[in-house]
Amino acid sequence: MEASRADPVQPAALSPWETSTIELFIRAASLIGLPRSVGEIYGFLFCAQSPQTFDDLSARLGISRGSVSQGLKFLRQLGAVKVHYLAGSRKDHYQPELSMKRLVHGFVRDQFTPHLESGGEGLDAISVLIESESDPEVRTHATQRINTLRTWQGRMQRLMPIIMAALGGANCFNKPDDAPSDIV
Amino acid sequence: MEASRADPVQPAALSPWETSTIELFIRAASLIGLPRSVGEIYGFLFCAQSPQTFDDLSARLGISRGSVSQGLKFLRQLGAVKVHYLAGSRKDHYQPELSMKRLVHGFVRDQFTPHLESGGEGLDAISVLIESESDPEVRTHATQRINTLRTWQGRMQRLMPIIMAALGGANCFNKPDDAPSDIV
DNA sequence: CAATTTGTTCAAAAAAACTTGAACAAAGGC
DNA sequence: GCCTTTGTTCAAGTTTTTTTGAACAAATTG
Repeated sequence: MEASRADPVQPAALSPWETSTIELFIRAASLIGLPRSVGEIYGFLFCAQSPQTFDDLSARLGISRGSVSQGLKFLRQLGAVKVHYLAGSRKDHYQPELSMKRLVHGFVRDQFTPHLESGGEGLDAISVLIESESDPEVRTHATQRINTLRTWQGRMQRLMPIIMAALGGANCFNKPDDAPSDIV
Repeated sequence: MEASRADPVQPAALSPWETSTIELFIRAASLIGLPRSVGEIYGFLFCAQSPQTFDDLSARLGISRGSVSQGLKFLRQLGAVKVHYLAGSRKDHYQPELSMKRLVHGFVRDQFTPHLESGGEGLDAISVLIESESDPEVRTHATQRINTLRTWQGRMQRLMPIIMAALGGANCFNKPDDAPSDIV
């Protein structure tokens, strides 16, 4: 009886701190070139006290099921959300990854490393093109420039492990006073 | 005479290695969220053997004067191009910054640090909102989450100097074998 | 096995980002 | 002062990205 009146909709509004936190994640997402919906989804899961379903996400955030599906797909691939299999339920329940190191690692692995590596092949291809320059002065100059790019590429590749180490558990880069918080 | 036929246009095509190198910079630009035109402009200057003018950029790349103006403005702000004042010429001549460290520093300074800092204020604002949550369990949980974000923020801020150090001149992170190339 | 629940896909609509070019300012040269 | 050269600005047009929602597949239930 009640059901026919109040059940169908009204997704229960987000509380102010949740709204602000989600906004923060939306900005962070756009900063690293991810769509708003991805920021919203991760932000909502980050705020939630318990694993949330697909429908929770669509209803409470007010975004389409299509966006939720795509956003979750992306976040799962990155390792930024994990599926929590709950006993008596057919629905999937989603939880946020809270370890910054794992989040960064997934992002770097999926969004940077591939480009860095294909970039190396690109440089080889350009070196070949330079061979067939007629003017030797041009060849010399071009070769210098490509060597610069190779240096840059090598530094980037060496940088990634350093970043991961700096985010890792106890190590020489982390101030030891790691604050009261979730684990991370 | 000749002038009236061949002078006005025909911007002298880019050589194959230049085209490929510029494409590489276009991809790199979009990877870090910058528009194509910015990648083209920096890429062209990177390839050039001598400082280039505003008009060279517009003509050889075939992009509008508006795009060149905006792109150069952005790149100058970042410190990615430098103006080279040439004796007898009213035109500005542009050169690329070739030091990776300076390039990264400018980018981080302009595109990241401001967001990181405003993020800190954002967290303070959220903490205030959490105060006015009625349920104490929710308050506890929310506070934990915000503490997690503070930890993340602190790590990011400590990461930046580490990255700069890793790119710097001689130091414990750089393999010493820095390859024959432009200085960088 | 028909009906329901759960989630994915993808073409079309909407929104955001980028580029263009014409109007405008600034600074020199004549 | 007037004309030219050099570069900037910004509204309008174009392109790219993101979101939507309806059609579809897969799995489960009764």
